[in-house]
Amino acid sequence: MTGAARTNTRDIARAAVRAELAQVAFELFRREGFDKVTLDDLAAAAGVSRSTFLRYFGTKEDAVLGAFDGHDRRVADALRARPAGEDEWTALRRALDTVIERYHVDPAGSLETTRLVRDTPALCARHLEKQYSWRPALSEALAGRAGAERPTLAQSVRAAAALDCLNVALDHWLASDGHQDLVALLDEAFASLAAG
Amino acid sequence: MTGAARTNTRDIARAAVRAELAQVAFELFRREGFDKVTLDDLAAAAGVSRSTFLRYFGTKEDAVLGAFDGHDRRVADALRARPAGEDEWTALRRALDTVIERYHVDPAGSLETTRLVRDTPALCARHLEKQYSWRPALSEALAGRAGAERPTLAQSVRAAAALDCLNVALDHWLASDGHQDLVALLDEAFASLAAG
DNA sequence: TCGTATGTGAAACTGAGTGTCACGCTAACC
DNA sequence: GGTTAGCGTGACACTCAGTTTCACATACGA
Repeated sequence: MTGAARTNTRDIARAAVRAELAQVAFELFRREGFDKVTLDDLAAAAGVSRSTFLRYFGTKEDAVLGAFDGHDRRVADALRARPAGEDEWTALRRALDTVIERYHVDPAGSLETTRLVRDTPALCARHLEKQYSWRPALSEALAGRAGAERPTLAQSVRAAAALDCLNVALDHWLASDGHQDLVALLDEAFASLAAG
Repeated sequence: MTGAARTNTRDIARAAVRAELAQVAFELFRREGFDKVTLDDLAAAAGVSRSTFLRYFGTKEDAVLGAFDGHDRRVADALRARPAGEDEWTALRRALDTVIERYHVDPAGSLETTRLVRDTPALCARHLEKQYSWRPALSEALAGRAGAERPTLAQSVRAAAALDCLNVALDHWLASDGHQDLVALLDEAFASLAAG
């Protein structure tokens, strides 16, 4: 088991370095603007080589958006954990609490990150792309709940719409500088599409 | 008025060249794969310089996605043209007929383009980004219909959801190799979110 | 006929991302 | 204890997208 344990400590160390690099990058991006900062700047600021930086984050955008990795799995798991009788729209709404949690834990940091992403076209696009890749996992989780193999068209639509609700709610939350209640906004968004 | 007329003929010529370049690019992309083809390849194939190619299309992706330019304005206009009493969800559904039209006019070409876009991550991402930028226009058109200045949260959500319906319907249409009826798929998608 | 607009080509430049190789450290093995 | 294998890192060269600049050429208006 020493092998496994060793690997584990290495992974923990890697995660720590990754978090550190992300932190440094975020500060720099906020101060100078995402586009003004080059990979060389990031590497220099973090005290590593460009190569190393790119090994931790495949792209510049991922230094910011890496925080969202795994959200799809978490939400899909939450979805599967919902009671079987619950209608899909409600189950989706509840599953998104998993994501919202992050905004409760660190509202200020989340606000800044969200603002940086929305204000930077490149980041916004990448985030969109990443979120788009969540949809299959969500639709399939819905299908699984229903005991089906493949998601129906309706399930795919609902999964996509749920993510839109999240985005629109976040937009409004951001526009209010975090003053409005994100949960209330998300509830309102979900209510505006009265899906079965 | 000669000045205006001259400008007009120039614009027409430009549009023709643009269409020609797009055609050449599309063939090359389909044959070799989007990522294998460089800007130099495109320029050489089209018989122009790299500079010129990039003057017609700001990016490589736009050589394919430029066809979708202006869709937001067209759909928003269609939305505003719907009867005032019509509920928003129905109006959105009808406004999307503007987009669907293209798929009726040239089903085979549309199928190939759609497939190329879906199969190429870079194109898919760009398309997503472009479509995302349509949302404000759609929400504002909804707001305008309601006599309001700014769109409500519900209107933003509906606009986004409508585009998702389009995307999901297109996905299923593509998966069926164009055999299923796109209009029926879109209707089904809209029906699965029974919004007011 | 003489500018002047505009479209094009050539070329240099920046910056992101990839691939390769060599070095150094640490941990297992003899 | 010395050796070796594996892994993280840095250095470097490379490809390619996209920007910018400049020169030329053509065509149109004064």
